[in-house]
Amino acid sequence: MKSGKYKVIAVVGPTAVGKSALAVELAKRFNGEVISADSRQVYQGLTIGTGKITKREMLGIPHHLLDVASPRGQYSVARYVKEGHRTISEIVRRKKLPIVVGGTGLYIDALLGEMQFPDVPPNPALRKKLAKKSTSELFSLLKKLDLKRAKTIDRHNPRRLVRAIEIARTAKLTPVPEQSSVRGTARNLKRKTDAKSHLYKPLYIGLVVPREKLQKRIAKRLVRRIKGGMIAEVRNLHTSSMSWKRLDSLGLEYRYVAQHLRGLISEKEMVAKLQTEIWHYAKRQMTWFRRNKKIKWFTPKELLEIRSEIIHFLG
RNA sequence: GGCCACGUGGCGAAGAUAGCAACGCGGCGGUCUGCAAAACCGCAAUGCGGGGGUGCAAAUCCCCCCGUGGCCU
Repeated sequence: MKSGKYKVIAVVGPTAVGKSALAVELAKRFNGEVISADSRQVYQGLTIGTGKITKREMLGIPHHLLDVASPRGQYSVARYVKEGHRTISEIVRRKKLPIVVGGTGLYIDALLGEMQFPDVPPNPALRKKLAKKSTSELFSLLKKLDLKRAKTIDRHNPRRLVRAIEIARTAKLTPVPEQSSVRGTARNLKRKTDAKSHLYKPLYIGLVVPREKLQKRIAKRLVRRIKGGMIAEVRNLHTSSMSWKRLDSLGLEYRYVAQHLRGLISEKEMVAKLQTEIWHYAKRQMTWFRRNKKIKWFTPKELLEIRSEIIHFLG
């Protein structure tokens, strides 16, 4: 098959809705393999805190892109896309159905061609230097380098500013022909996106449950994780040379359990904080997914509807 | 019973010398060009315990009442 519009199922939705279980279910039914799309589950050793699916729960279905990186290094969307493409083509070669499942909307969109990034790798030295600057300093620096980008960027967000400067600087250093210019205007990006999106033909299945219910699920899951040894997991990570700073940057359970271990908050405060933070996270996820109009939404109970949607999709 | 302190949006908490009621949390919405469980932005808020008084003007000053906390007999 030359151009190959590989059919791919994507299961999306907020944390704790039951995506993993559904994915396994669908994989069994449709002869599929699962590709995780989770920016934290890619790391080895982040297991209980990330709610990584267990061997048992996999029910024999192969799962990919879990535990593929050391938590001491920094993973990235770019790397995810690369590994994701490779994984999908392997699955297709095995005549199986690729099922992408996860809550990291950015990873999913990037992998399935909804968005595309300029080919500028991170520059740690530059980032370290820029980290010392204030937000407004970063913004005026960007204005000098790339006025166009400066006009659309969120000028308060240091992380974005640093990356934009990184891109603009590289573009300056290695001038490229206008067409393939890396300082992507919205138009440039759009064009690339269109080209990429022909790689796959995705069917987006979105999972939702009512607010209250999701909050309850989050609370219950949190208790389960604590009983399951989450605190010890974080303690061990720190003892085996993961800095508090690094744990903090991983967010949620790793951030707040670490704060508890450092004695900054009590266990009670930790649980309360996590509950609201995880809820906030779930809301952010929904905000992200809402933008993708291709997603067809279901509740976890509507398994039959989901199946027939897929049957129809697979033709 | 007496004395003192306090009573500001759902919660916490600023508001010397009276002049459009900060801020934090929570709530809701949103952004997204290689850290995305991250980083960032916006919105709303039946709110100055109640009643009088003095001021052009009172959350801010005076009086009374109610409530809460503390101390005293």
